[in-house]
Amino acid sequence: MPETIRYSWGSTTLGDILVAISSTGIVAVDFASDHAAAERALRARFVEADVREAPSELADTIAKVARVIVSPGLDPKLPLDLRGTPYEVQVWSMLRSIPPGQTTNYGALALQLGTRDARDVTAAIANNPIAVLIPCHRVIKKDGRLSGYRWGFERKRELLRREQGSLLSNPTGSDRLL
DNA sequence: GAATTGTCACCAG
DNA sequence: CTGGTGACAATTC
Repeated sequence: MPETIRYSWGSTTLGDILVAISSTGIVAVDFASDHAAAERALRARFVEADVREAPSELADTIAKVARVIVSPGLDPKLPLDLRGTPYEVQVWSMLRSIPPGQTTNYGALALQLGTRDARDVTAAIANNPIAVLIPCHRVIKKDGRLSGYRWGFERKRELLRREQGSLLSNPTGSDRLL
């Protein structure tokens, strides 16, 4: 019996988001301007599953996700259904423990994981299917500059600006982000 | 600044 | 199993 994946759309100041859940929790949060393409990607990821749109059931979840994006910092404690290699799951869990407004770098995460290669971390983060709730935007390069971002530089910069701005942490006054 | 290499989980063949 | 690949980092021109 195929499992059921339900999804729906919401809009934020950073663009439209697609949220998809399984019976366990959230499996995907995606920024996308092209709804049709995003839905195709979702179905491609869960070919075995019954993927259907369910706006009313997801309204509450989407509202919470949108709130995290608009006012970063609060942890909505939404249930996540992490799907990936054990390594990826480990990385994602670590990301979720990063406090808002704080940034870390790939090397430090790698060290905690016991590997020495920062690229393992980047690979895992790049595979992160759940935008914002897994704060991959809080991971930047070791020299303090932004690294790439799956959902676009602009969004990453904006997310960081909101978090750091709301925490009033601008020690040097220099704009090190970019 | 740019080029070079370390290093390792993952994926395609 | 083998070879290629990285949202990186440290070193070396």
